[in-house]
Amino acid sequence: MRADATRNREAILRAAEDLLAAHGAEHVSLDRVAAAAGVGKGTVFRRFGSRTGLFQELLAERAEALARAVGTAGSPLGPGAPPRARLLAFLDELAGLAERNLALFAAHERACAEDKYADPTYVRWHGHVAALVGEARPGLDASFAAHALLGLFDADLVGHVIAEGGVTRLRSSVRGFAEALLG
Amino acid sequence: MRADATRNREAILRAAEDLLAAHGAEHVSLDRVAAAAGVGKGTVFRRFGSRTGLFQELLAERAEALARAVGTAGSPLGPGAPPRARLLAFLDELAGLAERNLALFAAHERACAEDKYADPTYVRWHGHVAALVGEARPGLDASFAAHALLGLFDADLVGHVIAEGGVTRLRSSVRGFAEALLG
DNA sequence: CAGACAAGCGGACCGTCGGTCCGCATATCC
DNA sequence: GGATATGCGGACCGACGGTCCGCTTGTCTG
Repeated sequence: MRADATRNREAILRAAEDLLAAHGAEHVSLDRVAAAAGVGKGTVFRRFGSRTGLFQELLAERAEALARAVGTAGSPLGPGAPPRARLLAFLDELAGLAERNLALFAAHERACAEDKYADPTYVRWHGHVAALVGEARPGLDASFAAHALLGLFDADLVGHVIAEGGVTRLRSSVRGFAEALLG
Repeated sequence: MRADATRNREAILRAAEDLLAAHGAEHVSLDRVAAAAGVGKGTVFRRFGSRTGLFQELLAERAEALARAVGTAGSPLGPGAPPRARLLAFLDELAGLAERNLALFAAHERACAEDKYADPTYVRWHGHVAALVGEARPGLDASFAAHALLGLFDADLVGHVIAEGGVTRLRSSVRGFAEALLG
């Protein structure tokens, strides 16, 4: 990749972030992103393929730290921890991530509406959660339960809960729900 | 309302149904609906206000029988039945409804993406489920849990589960999930 | 440093969509 | 049968995601 291409790529990602933060997820069109990045529209599409691709990449970037934490032993998130605690810790992290990136979650959701199960980040999360559910609560349809648990971070729901009680409420509601489910 | 207006209204609803059944939820634009109904586009908007309104109305129509069943005593769905059984029965009905109207659920979801909590049918379902959860499992955030349980009928998830194991799998996964949650 | 070539760029352009508007038609009522 | 409001249709609009192609510019070679 040419140096200017790398620079533009970064500029586009940062512009998308800024627009998401400034206006809602609804008002971030690719024309706007391109303009804000000081770049032609074609460049956005060449780099990211589509609106979907852009937001997938952005989410992947924001989810990277979590993915690393999940992979490294030592924390309650990492391998070695008991499945139930590991799952609860993961969901708690996800709650934080969703709160900090609410607009991005919303935009990502909209963009991936067709075939959300094709999103790499979602797939990774789902695999992780399903595996832990399978260990922590055998007998359940683990894949189904994992989709349901990830559904807790639907942007509308998160926004609604946060509007009423902030992240604290979200975290405790999620935890309460998961604990009830896991028995 | 004038007689022709009533007729057109019905024609539009039926045309929307047919198109949903024939092509996926994705390919049902209001132009198409209008054309299929043998009606001008303006008429669709005068009757239903917006795409959202049309699909809300269609869903309300399909959900009417369920609403009636919930309101009348005698069945496991109706008042008087023990909350836990009542909730499980309601979710089971919802699974059937979702399966029979998958395309409609998908279209409705898309159309109500902004502010899904404003949809009258969703609000009614949520109130019902939250009340039952509150009775059957005190201590949970009932409103949150109700949103989560209704999230089980996300069109993508339903479609995914049904593709693998039909309605049977959906029903049993939903039931298993709800039973685990309620303890 | 020069020249050649690929890689990248930008923005005009396209089809589609949800939604609006207004001049015309027609059901309804007296 | 005439008056009136209710309803109708479809041309029109702005915004959007996505494409395309002629021009530019970074990079690599000698």
